[in-house]
Amino acid sequence: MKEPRWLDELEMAAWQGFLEAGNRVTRRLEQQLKDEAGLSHPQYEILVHLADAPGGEIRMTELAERLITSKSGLTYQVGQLERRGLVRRRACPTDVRGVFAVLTEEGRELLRTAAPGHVATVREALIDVLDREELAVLARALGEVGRRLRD
Amino acid sequence: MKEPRWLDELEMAAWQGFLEAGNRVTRRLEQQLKDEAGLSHPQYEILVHLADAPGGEIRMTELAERLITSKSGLTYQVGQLERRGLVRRRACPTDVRGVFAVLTEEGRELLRTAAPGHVATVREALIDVLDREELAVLARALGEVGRRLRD
DNA sequence: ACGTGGTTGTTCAAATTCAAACCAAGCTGT
DNA sequence: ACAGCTTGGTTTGAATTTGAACAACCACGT
Repeated sequence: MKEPRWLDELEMAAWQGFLEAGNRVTRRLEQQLKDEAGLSHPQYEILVHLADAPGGEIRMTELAERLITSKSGLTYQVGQLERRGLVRRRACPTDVRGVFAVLTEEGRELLRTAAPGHVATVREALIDVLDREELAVLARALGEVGRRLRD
Repeated sequence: MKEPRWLDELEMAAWQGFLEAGNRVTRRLEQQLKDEAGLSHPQYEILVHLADAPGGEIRMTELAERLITSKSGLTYQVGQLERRGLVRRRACPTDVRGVFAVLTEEGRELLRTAAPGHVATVREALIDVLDREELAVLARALGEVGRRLRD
């Protein structure tokens, strides 16, 4: 067993910062969304992605990939949102197996009311803590990290 | 309802990068640890923290805080590790209520064998993707983000 | 000593997550 | 047309997570 290259002090600090920041920001967000909009973060993300998509609809598999979640997990969450009338399912015309998740008017409306508080929290927890320079590095570096892990 | 300051392009890129990188890295790590060591990431983290602590033991509540998890979640995971003989519980001499989680020799041994693969994956997924400059910014910036959310 | 309030860790129920099995439908080559 | 492989989405069961409720205990002021 070859001795690996351990992390030096800087690398360790970056790694731990990455882990802790990820955990804490996620936690903070989850709590804020639950309190103010009654949504989990995954649910909020579903609504956001649908709202951004043309027609407010995306195929299930495609949506699962964008959300970086399992297909079964998405089935469950879309079910939850459907129960609350925020999303509905629509059969795909060209592929009998296919299913679109569609944002309803109620869903769009809830998103409108939830968004300001969400953005404020994102700013408070992450964005406004950093200066422009740091934001640029984060965007570039973490963008690259994400991109590489996509395949 | 006051119009919030929405995120501009750079801020949005940083935020999305942060989310996607966090998700993907976590996912990659989870998979690697499960495959090579039969541990979940939370479990691995427990072992690491114990190994770092003097005497290889930490009080449950203290450990939960370091891991940024709920107390009940920790109770469960320590139970799992205990079943496998990687950790044991020890009563606290000065406080009857208190419980130490203690790393066993088997736990230390498993950690030794698991660590190299883990570090390699962390490098591959995150550390080695960035240059020193970026690592420094990440460490400082995300360190600050985490610190602020500690309250 | 005594009450009061805060701590400690566990238990509990409910919600969520994932991977694997599954079914139905599409696609490809013969 | 048909066999064999891939895809799309759901179902299923097991594992995990969380917050709330709980029981036992500590510390402190009176």
